Amino acid sequence: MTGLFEQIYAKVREIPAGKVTTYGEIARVLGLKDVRKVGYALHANKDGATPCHRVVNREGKLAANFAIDGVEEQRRRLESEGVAVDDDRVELSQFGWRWS
DNA sequence: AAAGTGACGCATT
DNA sequence: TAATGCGCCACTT
Repeated sequence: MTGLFEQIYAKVREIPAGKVTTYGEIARVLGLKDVRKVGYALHANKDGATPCHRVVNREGKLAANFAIDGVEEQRRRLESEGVAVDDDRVELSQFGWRWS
């Protein structure tokens, strides 16, 4: 298990509870030019080892094909951490997390 | 080894 | 805000 996926997982694990980040942010921090690989990586990660529910797209919208148990499960996990989810979206200006 | 696949982002309409 | 189209590249088969 060595590769880009692991790098992505490592970053996702750095996200603190109650915060969310975007695919683009992760791609940017890793120096990637293609954000799709980030989503691709998380899709492959059905394992609960990574808090993938804290990753949303640029609009703060939840992934339609969340691998664990769909968007409802993702929304549930976020709300349980204190993140307000409205119409499958989160307010990035308030809950968004970013690396420097 | 070549082709297929895809939790997205951005510009444009 | 939503809908379309294109770019871009690691991973799987």
